[in-house]
Amino acid sequence: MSLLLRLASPALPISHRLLCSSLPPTTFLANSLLFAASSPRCLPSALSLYSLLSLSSPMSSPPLLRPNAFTYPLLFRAAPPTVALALATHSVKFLGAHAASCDRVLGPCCLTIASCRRVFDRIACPDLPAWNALLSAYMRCASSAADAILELFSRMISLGTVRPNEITLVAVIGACGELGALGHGVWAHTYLVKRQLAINRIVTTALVEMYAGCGRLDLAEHVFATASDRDTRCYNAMLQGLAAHGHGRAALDLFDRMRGSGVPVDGVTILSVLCSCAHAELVDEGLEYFDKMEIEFGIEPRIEHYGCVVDMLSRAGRLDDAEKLIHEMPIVPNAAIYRSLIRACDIHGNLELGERMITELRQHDPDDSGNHVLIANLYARMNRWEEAKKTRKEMKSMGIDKSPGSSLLDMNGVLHEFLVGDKTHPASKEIYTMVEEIEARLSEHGHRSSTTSVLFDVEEEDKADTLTYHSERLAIPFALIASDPGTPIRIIKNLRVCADCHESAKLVSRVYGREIVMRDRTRFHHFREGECSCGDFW
DNA sequence: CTAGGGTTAG
Repeated sequence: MSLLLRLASPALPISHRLLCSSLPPTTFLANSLLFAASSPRCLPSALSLYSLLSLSSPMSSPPLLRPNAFTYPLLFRAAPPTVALALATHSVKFLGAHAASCDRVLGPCCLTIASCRRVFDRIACPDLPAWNALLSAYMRCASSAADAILELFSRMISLGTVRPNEITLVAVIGACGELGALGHGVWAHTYLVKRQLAINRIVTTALVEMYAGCGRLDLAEHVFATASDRDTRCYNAMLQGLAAHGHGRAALDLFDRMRGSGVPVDGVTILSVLCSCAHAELVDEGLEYFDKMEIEFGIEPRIEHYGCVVDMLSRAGRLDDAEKLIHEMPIVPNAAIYRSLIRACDIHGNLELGERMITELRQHDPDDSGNHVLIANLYARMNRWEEAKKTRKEMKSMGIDKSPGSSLLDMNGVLHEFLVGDKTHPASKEIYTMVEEIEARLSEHGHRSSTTSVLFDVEEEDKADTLTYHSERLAIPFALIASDPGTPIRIIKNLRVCADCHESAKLVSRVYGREIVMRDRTRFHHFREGECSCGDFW
């Protein structure tokens, strides 16, 4: 059939009708038609076919036709650059995370962000929508593309051919939030106000997310409180911000106000509420919302909701309840659920349960580097050194590598990046001198580095050294040297903070009288006067 | 005279 259609290009309207009438139509069939239509003269036909594809999915249920990895290359054959760019951004939207693997299969013709960029670069004088389409495509990119967005934006400004609007700024603000680049974010906010660009609820959401992501929950709340109108996603962003900062009570209050305001509650809302409860140890409240979410809000619990509740129970030490939920839940548990329970088994010292969960996790996700570290740490905790060593060897032989830890430091709008054991910073020498001074002063206050959390990240002989050189142990000294006394230190980490660095940051905040705001992979830590806002519960 | 935009646990 498909071959027939390829031959049928002169009779395109007929085959088009065939697609509409054939039961059931398939994407494969539609792609075959597109192939016929995608010679340059047939762009209108190709586009109408595409709209048929994209309109019938994924909103309609059941989705009949969904563009797939083969749809877009066919369209590109016919499209001029500006149309191709719009289509390319569509392809990123539809194919999402799959785009990267598609590019490998299909060759460098389209689909990934790289192909959007190639299409964009073919446009001689990009107009505003073209810039916006490209920036938005970067924003949706699975792999972090925040610096690319900021770089493109600064090129756009310096070229001066088009003026950014609020849609452009949404992409820029999103990038600032991801990087934790408070300085740039404030600049973008000021730009919006100065140019009198519309601050609608989409912009509001972006600003709330950016400020929360940069550790300025106060500014996020201010933007949220002064916004003229808010929808579900505005509320969700604010709730998520409160959750990440451990403000569980405030999140529950906001949730109550949301219900009072008539703005609809969705699955993401409930997820944020559950996450708030998990981070603030509000277990009873969390369980109550979880139990009634279906009856009271009409939202069926999904895997994320179960994951959040398992995490909440596990952190709180109710390991048996967490295990019970895993066994009773009507959905197949995923690797993340086992991981949060295993991490809790390590913390709460339930090694027997932890080992059982390791068996489950191994079946689910044998390749993930995080799993191996988790497993090795648990074995180390059990003093089962042979198994721990074996796990580490397995990692090596499988070529699995941990992603290197990094810390970003925002100082007066300038970003400084530090990696583990980094020696590339211009002020490296001063930093390492400071590292030693801090160690000395902390040990006067009774701090002694424990090596448990890094045991299996490094070879035995480097253990004590590497501890000192975790990326935040370089960023903090640099901030102490280079920023004004009394100003808060803001750090964005790519991984979770280890117990020892957490302890050390608490002491630095007291000994040096500095507030430290640290965003880690999962949440925020506000260190002040020797205490952390997470209450050592993370 | 449009295009182009926001939330999601571990």
